[in-house]
Amino acid sequence: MERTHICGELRSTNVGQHVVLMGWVAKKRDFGVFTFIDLRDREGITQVVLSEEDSPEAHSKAKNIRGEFVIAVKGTVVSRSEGTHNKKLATGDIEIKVTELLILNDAKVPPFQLEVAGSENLAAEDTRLKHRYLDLRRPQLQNNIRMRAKAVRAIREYFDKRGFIEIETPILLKSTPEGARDFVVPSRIHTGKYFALPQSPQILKQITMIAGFDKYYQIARCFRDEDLRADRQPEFTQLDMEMSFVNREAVYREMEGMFNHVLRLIDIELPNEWPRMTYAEAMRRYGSDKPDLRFGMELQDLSEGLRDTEFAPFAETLGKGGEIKCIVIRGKADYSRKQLDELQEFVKRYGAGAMAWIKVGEETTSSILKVLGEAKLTELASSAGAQPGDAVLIVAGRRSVVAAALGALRGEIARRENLIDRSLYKCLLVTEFPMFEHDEESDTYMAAHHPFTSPMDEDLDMFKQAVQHPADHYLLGKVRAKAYDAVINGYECAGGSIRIHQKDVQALNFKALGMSPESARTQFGFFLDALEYGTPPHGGFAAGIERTCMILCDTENIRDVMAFPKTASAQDLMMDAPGIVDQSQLDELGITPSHNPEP
RNA sequence: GGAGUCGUAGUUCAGUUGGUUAGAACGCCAGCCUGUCACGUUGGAGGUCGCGGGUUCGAGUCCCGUCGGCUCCGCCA
Repeated sequence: MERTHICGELRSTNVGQHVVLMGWVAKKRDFGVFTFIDLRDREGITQVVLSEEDSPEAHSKAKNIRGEFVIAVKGTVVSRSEGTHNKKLATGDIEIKVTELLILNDAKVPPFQLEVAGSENLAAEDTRLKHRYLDLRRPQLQNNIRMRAKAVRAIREYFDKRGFIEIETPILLKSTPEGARDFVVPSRIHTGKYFALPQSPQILKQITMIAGFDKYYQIARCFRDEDLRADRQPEFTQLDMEMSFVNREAVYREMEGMFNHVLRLIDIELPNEWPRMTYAEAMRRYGSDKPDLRFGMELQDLSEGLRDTEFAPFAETLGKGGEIKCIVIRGKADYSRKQLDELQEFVKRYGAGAMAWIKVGEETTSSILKVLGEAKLTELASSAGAQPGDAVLIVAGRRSVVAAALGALRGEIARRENLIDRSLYKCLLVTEFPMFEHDEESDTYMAAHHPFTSPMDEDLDMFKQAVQHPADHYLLGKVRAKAYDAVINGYECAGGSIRIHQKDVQALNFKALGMSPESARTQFGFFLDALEYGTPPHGGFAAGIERTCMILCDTENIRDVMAFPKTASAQDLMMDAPGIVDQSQLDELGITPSHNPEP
């Protein structure tokens, strides 16, 4: 028997045709003298009918069939009789009158039900991850994985058309000190030495520019041995691109062009030129470097209005150069004490000491009513744009803490109160990221993007000043980089920069990062050498394939767009990885574990 | 590394102030059923209440520890 059609493609126009379908039994409905089977394959479901009268042999075989059996049916496409059409199925106008049935394979009773009404009734995720091959049969995941394939194809299409060359870079590289924790691979031939898996092909893609390829791209697997999140896995895929002889504008055009092309897969037309916002503005207005612009609720600054306050926590904050900011929640003056306490607990996770609130109404109430008085509170609330019926949530503290707390709170409230219009797709280029991040504990500066990012021309003198004069070191915190992110719906979908192509600036940067020339040479010697042989100005970006697919598939979980994801504790429950290896493998690699896992 | 939350039948869940035989739905097994598509119907099987310890006359329920899933903080150039 040879398959002639796919389940899900047959329509009334096919009535009368003799067909062979193959697939999995999604559902069986047994009526004694006849049996209905919903036959499922990757394209959909077709109802097949086995009747004792018409085909006794096939009908009796069907008695032994259960869910997820793999079967083949031969039969005729017939129109369903009046009143038995099923509008829920694309194939609901027809059914297959079966003449011959073949059981291609039986199946154990699945450990969970594939077909359940409503996603909230799905089996626990660990059960589904253990039997990922069954979970993947669900139409939802089938669609996501296929959308991902389409997205990757669209990306290749885009860059091929634009003259970019796809270049594969090695998976076995050398460990470099900065950035995420490396996954490490022992070398057998060089016992005691190790490869590292790429966190991203950063240096190699820059070298393709030095090598003269001009325009490079790659769908690159990346590995970072860090803790997981709903949108983060230890291995993930990036679209990685780089181009020579360009400025930021040229890279922006490619980012916009690529995402605009990909979003057309779901019939979304983003603007040709994306709105832009500097990092500083994003942090000030939204408390985030990846603001979700599908809703408002911007942060409002109350610092000026409280400049002369005697309320100790506020006065102290302002005295230390901190900020007092708030968000206004429309129509939520009816928040209960319990709800407000919960929100306070929420902001404390981000380092906020407390959360003050004002409920604006005929009678304004507030957690700080006694200390500030109603008149002052009314004035503050109105300066923040609050109207009667609104709630004002206030956080005071260090600038970074206020931004993190209120930025997160803004998102949390939008989710809780359903303020996000899910039909909207809001894109944004965030520009002028800081060059360095200050580490309080060690009082050192670390690369905010990566150590090859170019400072902005306007800040170059300040950069030199800061590196060359220890007393001005703090100025590093003010240096802006030619670094940028592409943000869609609050997700950082891509990030990139114009790179340093002059060896003296690169040397300064290593110095700024506290790296001696010797250690820079040990770590990046090959790259510094390469920079000296005629490096063109260049820049590019990398886009997270999974995050982009999450937007395409309208899901908030990265596992929904990966065929074989790992759990939050970085395990593969299906193959039970990581696992132990044979002692002889360890011997060969010269590895003696300092401790062994529990059996 | 830290916090929150969940863990009871194959699955999703209920299980009262600690009380005697731990329930429901779906699934599964067996039968009946000529138009279902969440088929119906009759009957049946199915439990290490995650694991370990403690309190108690008595623990699914309370306490401590531990393991696992998920989410978040730290981390993720």
